[in-house]
Amino acid sequence: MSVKKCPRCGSTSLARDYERGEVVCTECGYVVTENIEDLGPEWRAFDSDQMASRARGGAPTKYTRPNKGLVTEIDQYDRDIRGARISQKKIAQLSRMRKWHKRASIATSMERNLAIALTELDRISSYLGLSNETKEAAALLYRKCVQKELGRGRLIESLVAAVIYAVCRMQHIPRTLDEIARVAGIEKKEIGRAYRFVRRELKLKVPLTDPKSYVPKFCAALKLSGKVQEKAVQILKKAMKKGLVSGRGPTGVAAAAVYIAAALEGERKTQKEVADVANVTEVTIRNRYRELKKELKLKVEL
DNA sequence: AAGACGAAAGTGGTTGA
DNA sequence: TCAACAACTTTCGTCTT
Repeated sequence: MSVKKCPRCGSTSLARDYERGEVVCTECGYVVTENIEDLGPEWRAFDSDQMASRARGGAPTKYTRPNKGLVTEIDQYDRDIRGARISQKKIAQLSRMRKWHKRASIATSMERNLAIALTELDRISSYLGLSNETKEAAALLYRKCVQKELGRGRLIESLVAAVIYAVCRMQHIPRTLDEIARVAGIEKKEIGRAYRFVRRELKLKVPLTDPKSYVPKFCAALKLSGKVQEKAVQILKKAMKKGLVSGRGPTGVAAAAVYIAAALEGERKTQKEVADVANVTEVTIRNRYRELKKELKLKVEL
């Protein structure tokens, strides 16, 4: 797939322009290949630890805003440069030109927007270890947003992040706003705002985050057995029936359940260990743990 | 010495007037 | 837009293993 020589002038000095996805001959300017394929990482990761240790790459490419705020427009005073009236024929022509000029600009700026957005989406998805399926769903949702002209006056990146967050929640993929904010390089607050906006405008029905979906993630991070995992889910099911889940942070509830389950199965972890992987404090775990213990009458021997 | 526990004060976000 | 509010965090002192 890689081209060594320029097919037009035969020169071997080819330069890659990653920002535009082109390989260009520096002698004659011939574009040798367009759309360099992103082959993805050349390594494979078999679990999230490896993912974390092998993933690399510099700072995200920051694209400037499309068209840098410069737009051309054909004014609507049907006069010539001296201010004299012009013929009906010319007026009609100008009107058509205006129309098409506008359409063409919109079309290309949308394309550019999408190109940037999809690149960003790709980057964030791979950092979050999302499946292709999830990524596709996010891309589709993003297109809908663009069609509805959401995201005006908003950073493309925030909209992308918001869309990813929404899709993760809809597919029960445990990713917190914090995680996404970190890899996207956007403030949590900003993403949250964009997310709520998108959800409202598109009337998305996003289920409440189920603490159960965090259990496998936490157990894996703590290297706990499947038994613990089952137990934790079991605890959470009971907890939900007792209404101990609503209003509380799902990660905190899940963390407490995992903590209890581990203790019950004799694979005890300290509160701190669990707290760290769940990104909550020990205090929160204790509070949830206390509630769970009381309401479910669990006896946890220490 | 380390972990567990809980009280009290502080913080950021949501909600309802 | 502002104030009340709940959840969560930080900090710190005490108890248990």
